[in-house]
Amino acid sequence: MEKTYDPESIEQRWYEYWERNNHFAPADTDAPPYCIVIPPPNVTGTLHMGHAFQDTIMDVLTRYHRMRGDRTLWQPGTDHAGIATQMVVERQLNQEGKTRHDLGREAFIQRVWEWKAESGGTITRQLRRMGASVDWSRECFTMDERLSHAVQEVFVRLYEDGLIYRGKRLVNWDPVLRTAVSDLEVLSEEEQGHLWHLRYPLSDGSDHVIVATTRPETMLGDTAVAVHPDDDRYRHLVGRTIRLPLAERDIPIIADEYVDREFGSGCVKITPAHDFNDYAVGQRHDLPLINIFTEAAAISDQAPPAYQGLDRFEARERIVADLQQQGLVERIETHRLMVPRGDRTGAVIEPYLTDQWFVRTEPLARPAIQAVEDGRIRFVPDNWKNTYFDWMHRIEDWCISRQIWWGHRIPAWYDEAGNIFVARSEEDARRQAREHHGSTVTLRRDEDVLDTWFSSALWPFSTLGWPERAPELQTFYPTSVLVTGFDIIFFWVARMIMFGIRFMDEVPFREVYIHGLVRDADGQKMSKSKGNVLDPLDIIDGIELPALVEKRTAGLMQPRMAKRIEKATRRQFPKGIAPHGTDALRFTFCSLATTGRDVVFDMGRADGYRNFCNKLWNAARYVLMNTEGTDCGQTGSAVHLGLAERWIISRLQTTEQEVAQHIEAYRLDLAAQALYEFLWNEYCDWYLELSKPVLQVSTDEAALRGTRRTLVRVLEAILRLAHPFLPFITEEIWQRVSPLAGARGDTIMLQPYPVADEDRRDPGAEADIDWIKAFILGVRRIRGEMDISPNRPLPVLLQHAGAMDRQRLEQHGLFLERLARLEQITVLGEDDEAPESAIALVGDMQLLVPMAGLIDKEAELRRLARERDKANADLQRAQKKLDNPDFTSKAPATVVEQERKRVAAFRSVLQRLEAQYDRIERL
RNA sequence: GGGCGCUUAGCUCAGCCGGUUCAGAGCGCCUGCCUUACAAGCAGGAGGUCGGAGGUUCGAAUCCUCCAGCGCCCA
Repeated sequence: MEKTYDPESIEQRWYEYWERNNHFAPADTDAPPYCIVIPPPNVTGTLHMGHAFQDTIMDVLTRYHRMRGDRTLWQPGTDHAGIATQMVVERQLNQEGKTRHDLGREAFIQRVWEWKAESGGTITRQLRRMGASVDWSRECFTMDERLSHAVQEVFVRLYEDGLIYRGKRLVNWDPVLRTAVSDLEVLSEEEQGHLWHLRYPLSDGSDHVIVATTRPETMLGDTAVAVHPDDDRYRHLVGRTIRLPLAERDIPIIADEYVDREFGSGCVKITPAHDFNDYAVGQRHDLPLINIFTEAAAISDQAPPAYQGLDRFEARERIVADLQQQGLVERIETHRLMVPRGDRTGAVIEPYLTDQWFVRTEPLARPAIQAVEDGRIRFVPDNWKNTYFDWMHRIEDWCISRQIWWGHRIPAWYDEAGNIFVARSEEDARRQAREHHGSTVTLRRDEDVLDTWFSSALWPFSTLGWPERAPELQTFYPTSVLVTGFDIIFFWVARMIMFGIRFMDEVPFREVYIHGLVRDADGQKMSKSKGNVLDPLDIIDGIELPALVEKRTAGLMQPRMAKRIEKATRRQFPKGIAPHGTDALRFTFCSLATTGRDVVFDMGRADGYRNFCNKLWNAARYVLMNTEGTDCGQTGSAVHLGLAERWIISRLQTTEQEVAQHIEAYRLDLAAQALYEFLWNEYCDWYLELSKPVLQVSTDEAALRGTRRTLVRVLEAILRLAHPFLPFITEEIWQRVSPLAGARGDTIMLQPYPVADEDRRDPGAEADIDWIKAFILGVRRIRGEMDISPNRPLPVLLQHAGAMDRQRLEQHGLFLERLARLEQITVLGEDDEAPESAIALVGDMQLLVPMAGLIDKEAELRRLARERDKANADLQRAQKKLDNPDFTSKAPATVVEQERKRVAAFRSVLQRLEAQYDRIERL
C-alpha cells in the first residue's frame, strides 16, 4: 500500500467496477424491498452542494439497506426543468441574435433536445463521482416517451374526474418569460418604493378624493374607487362617480369592507384586472375588468392612445408627470412595500388576467392530510408535518399551465367555437369533436405546457412503470423514504402525496426525511450571484486559487460583484482548495446531517475527515504489514484471544449497535461520530498500540494468531460498518484485507452489514483495559506536564496497590511498560518509605514517579494544585447535594447511594493530593 | 400579523423525553516529540457561570413562562 492515502487513484476505478458488474441493481430475492426515488435534478444542470449532501444521505441509506440484505432500489432520473432549461437555451439563441420565435416551436424544441444531448450527461457523471449507487439501468427522464405518457394519462384522468378545469383568472404573470407561474414561484420581498397620493375629481367637478397607490400606472385600468362603508368622511360620496383622469372615464365610488380606513386617505382605487384584492372587490361589485397590459407588461390598446406601447415603468413616469402637470398629485412619499418577483427571472410579477388550467386541489388535499395525520406518512424530524399541514389546510387551486414550449404539452384541443376536447391522442380528440358536432371540424391543440412540478408529482410511480402494472411498481411502491429539503415540501412533497394517493390508492413513501440546506462558512445561502458557491467536485479533486476565482466570477449577472467576490474568495481560500476525495466529502456531509435546518459547510471539517480517511488507510497498512503472509487463524489453527483482543471485540459490538441504531433514526451525524471515535480513539489509539508488544515480544503462536486475527477481523468489520459512508476507501482496503479475515466476495458493497453480538461483549475486559488506560494516562500526564522526554524510560513505584491491582499488574505489565515507556515497576509495601515523587491516582492506588533529577518542584506543585482544586470542586458539589435533607429523602436510593460513593472517592483523592502537595512543598 | 426554529469552548456543531459521561467532538490555539501504520501524525495542555430573568423539582444545559438577539416560512 502507498504510504499516504490518495483518493484520486482509487475512487473512479471502483465505481466503474461496481457499475460494470451491475452491483447497484436490486437483488433478485424475496427479501423485504427498500426503495428511494431520487429527487430528479435538472437534466442539464450541474451538481451543487445541496445535491451532493442529499445524494450522500440517500446513498448511505441505500448502501446500508443493501448490505442488510434488503431488495434495494435507488431509482435515478432527471427532470426536464421546463422554465430553467428553456431560459438557458433562449439565452444561447439571444447570443446568436435570435429569439425562440425566429425558430418556431418545433425547431426550438429540437434545439433544447440538442442542448440536453450535449450537456445532459454532466450531472449524472457527477453523481457517479459522488459514489451514488443508483440503478442506472432504470434511469428515467421526465420527458421520456413513457413518462410523458404517464403525465398525459394523469392529466386526462383528472380532467375526466372533474379535478382539472380551465378558467380565466388572475394569475401570477412573469412578463419576461411571458408565462403564468404558480404562487410558489413568486418571491415577495420588501423593497423601497413610493406612495403616490393622487387627486381624483368627482365627475361633476364639485369635489375630489385622494387615493394612495404604489402603482400609479395601473390607474388607467381603474374601474372604481372604494371607501369603507362605515367611514363617515366618505359616506356621502358612495354612489357618485369619479372622472378618472387621463382615461377620462366615469367610475363609481363604492363601499367595501376590504378598505383599510387607516391606510392613506382611506380611499382606494380599484383596478380589478391588475390586483388580487381589487379583483375580489370587482367580483363583489360586478365591476368591469380593463386589462391595460400586454403579455410583456407594456401598456395595451385598452388604455388611452398616449400611453400605448410604453413599458410599465416608463408609463409610470409619464403618467405621474402628466398628473402633476394637471395638478392632480397631492404628494409623493417614500414607502416600503412588498414587491413580488419571479424566482427565475427576478422580474416584477404582474397579476394578469388569462386563461389557464388549474387542478382542483381541495379533494386531493383531504386524503393527503389524512395520510400524515394517521401516520401512514411520517416526517423526520417530526415538526415538519406542521409546515405541511399549514400549507395543506390553506391550499389553493394549482395553476398548472405554462406559456412556454419546453415541457409536456397539454393534451387539450379546441374547435373554432372554443369547445375543449381533452384526450389521450389527437385522433381521440377528433372523435370526441365529431361526436359533439355530428361532423368533422378543425381542431387546434392547446399551446401550453404543464408546470414541471406536475410531472414531478407522479415521479414515485411513473418511474416505477405506471400506468403499466409493472412488477417494480408492485414491489417498490410505496417507496421507503423520500429524502429532500424543507424548501420543497409544498412544491413537491405535498403534490406527490396527493397524486400518489389518487392514482395508486396508497401513499408514495412511508417516511419523509427532511434535511437542512447547505450554506457557506458564513451561514449564507450559496448562490451563483453571491459568488459563494462551492463545487463538490472541487472539494473532491481540489482547485487552485486562480481557477476558483475565475470560476466564481465568470458569467455573473452583475459583473460589478466580481471584485468583491474575488476578495472574499481569496480571503476564505488563500491556497485554493486541497483535494479531499469523495469519501472525505461524504463523511463531512454525514457528520453535518444533524436535525438543524442549516448546514454550515466548514472546510475545516472536510480537512479533518480527509485525515480520518488517512488514518483508516494507515491503520490498514499497519494491519497488512503484520498479517499478510502470516497465519491469522483463518485456516483453523489454535487461536488465543488476550485481554486487548477481548476488549476491542467487545467495544466493536457497542459500535456496531450504535451505528446501526443511528442510521435507522436518520442521525447520520451520530453514526459518523460513533464510527470516528471507535476507529480513531479505540482501534488506532489503543488496540493497535496494545497489539505491538504482543507482536514484538510474544512467542506464543496461538496468542500471535489471536492478535493477528483480531487485527484483521476487527478492521474488516470496521470497513463494512463504514462502507455506506466511505464506499471507496473501504472497498479498496477490503479487497486486500478480506481474504485474511476469511471473508469471501467480489465486493464489500454486497457483504452483510455488521450486527452486534451481545455474547461478545466483555465487561471484565473493558474494566481491565480501563485500568490499564488510567495507569498509562497517569504516567503520560506526569511526563507531559513535567516536560520529560517521551524517549526517557521512567521508573514507577506503586503505593496502596490492592489485590486486583497486583493481579492486573502481573498479567498486563507488558502493556504498561511498553505504552507508558517504563523502566521498571516497583510495588511498595504498606510500610515502605516512598521517595519524593510526582503522583498520579489509579483508583485507590497511587502511582509514583520519583523526582530525583527529573521533576521540577514548582511544576509539580502547580500540577497538583490544579488537580486538587478540581477534586475539591467536585467534592463540594457532591457534598452539597448530600447535605440537603430533601435530596436524601426524596431522591431515589440508588442516586443517593451513588452520590455517597462519589463523595467518598473525591474525598480520598483530595486527601492524597493535599498530602502530596504538602510533602512536595516541604522539600 | 400567524407559525416554526436557533442562541453550549475562538469557529462549526453534538448533548436537551430532567441526577457518572453538568459539561462533550472536530477544527483552531499552547507545550513537547520526525517513537519503523500515519507529521494529513503522536503525547500532554489551556479554554465555556450551556443568550438573559423567573418558575417547576430534592435536583435543569436538559421541562414551563417571559425577555433579548438572530433566522426561516406563511399572510
